[in-house]
Amino acid sequence: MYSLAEENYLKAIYHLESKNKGAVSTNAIAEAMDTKPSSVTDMVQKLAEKKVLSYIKYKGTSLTEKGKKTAANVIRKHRLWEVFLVEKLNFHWDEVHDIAEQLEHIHSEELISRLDKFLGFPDFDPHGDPIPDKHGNIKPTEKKLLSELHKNQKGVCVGVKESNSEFLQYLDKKHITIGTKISVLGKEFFDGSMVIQVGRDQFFISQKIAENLYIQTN
Amino acid sequence: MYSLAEENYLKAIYHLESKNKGAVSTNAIAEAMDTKPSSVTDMVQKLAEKKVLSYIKYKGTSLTEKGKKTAANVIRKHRLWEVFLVEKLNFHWDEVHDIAEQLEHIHSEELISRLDKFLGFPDFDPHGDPIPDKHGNIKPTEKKLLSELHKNQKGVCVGVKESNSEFLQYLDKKHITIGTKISVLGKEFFDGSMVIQVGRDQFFISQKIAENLYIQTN
DNA sequence: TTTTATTTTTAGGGATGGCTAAAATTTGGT
DNA sequence: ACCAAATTTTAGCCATCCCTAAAAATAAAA
Repeated sequence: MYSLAEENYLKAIYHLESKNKGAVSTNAIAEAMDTKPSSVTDMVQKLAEKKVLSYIKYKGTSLTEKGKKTAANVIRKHRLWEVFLVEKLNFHWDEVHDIAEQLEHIHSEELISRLDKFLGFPDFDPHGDPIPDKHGNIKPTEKKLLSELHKNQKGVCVGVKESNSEFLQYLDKKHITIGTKISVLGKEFFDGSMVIQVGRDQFFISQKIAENLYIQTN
Repeated sequence: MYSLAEENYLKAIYHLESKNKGAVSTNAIAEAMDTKPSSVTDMVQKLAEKKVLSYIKYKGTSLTEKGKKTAANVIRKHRLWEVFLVEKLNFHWDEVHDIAEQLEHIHSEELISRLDKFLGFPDFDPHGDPIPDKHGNIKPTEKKLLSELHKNQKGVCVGVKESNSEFLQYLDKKHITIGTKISVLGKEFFDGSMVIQVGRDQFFISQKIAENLYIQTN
């Protein structure tokens, strides 16, 4: 059983490691956790003793398999609770983070298992981030067409399939460019149309548009 | 904002005070919290400074209005979460206490307000205990007929209305006597019949039985 | 390569919330 | 009223998790 502080460190290190690939620096952890580097050193040494990460003085840390699994489990809980807050309690997707930040530390395997079922075993949280399974595995994601995304999935625009000027002008008008983050808020099975979120704006797009945008879902 | 430890102390003192009426002793708190009297003294002095309880050395403590309201709010959260766990996640009513003990400390007024609505503004938790409203008030309860209880309400048998021997023999067979705790698990509006819990047993009773048992719901 | 800047660790300490042991106070029996 | 027993408080200490200040190691620049 890990303390609240330990879980938060593991989570932060997990995120940093998956973003930058490679050992994570003490300063990077301190910044992410909004704390001081000296505090990080203390905690990292403690966590190394618990075998959830490997730590070499002055060289940074990286999670062990045990640490990754523990961190992924906290993230799983966070994202499942976010789905609950949005889908069941009708919170807006940008209001739920602080509450989920608390709920993610509730200790009960059974609770999460039942919550998962209650929510219909969702694959993505309301921000479009993937929900790890109970073993800490995240479905691998790669470049795909926007039209292939599910509801609640999100990604970054990495290209277009056909690039005629009308299409590019349309993208321009909607402020979609390479690097733009797009979330699928809703999807109509009947015609493949979607409601998407781009920055602060939410709007409807047809299947034709969705089939011509490449998205990196990672 | 109160810490986890502070909230637990307030809750324990609230329960002790409502059971025994009058100032609560240090030892009683220590026993309820499974801690040492010296630790209780420390915390009680801290809470007295925060004006949530009044404390006189060697004489015990009692909650101020502020303290009562804070404690009732924690209890409200605990009981609402219990309803969620039983009604939505299909936990059994005797499995939910430890999880609710954690969930009760999540800080978000908005969350509880929405949870309350999501659950249909329940008046009682799955153990039959009343759920305080957002101002910390609990509906006053008194002696009533078992037939007047709602689903999930509970109470202690304090008497019978008609006492013919067949009825008393029936009660005996079902192990119902003065002081027996009875919970209403289900109620049929059509004929007023109920499913009740008595100790470890759950069984069906007719409206006629329910109309002849006095229950103290407090 | 040597100096300077940055990063990281160590040392020492503070707040919270718990503990044991000993002292103080109250309660109860005679 | 007095002594013994029980209760309660105080004093001093421990673990967790954070901090500042100073020292050590590494990285960058001249």
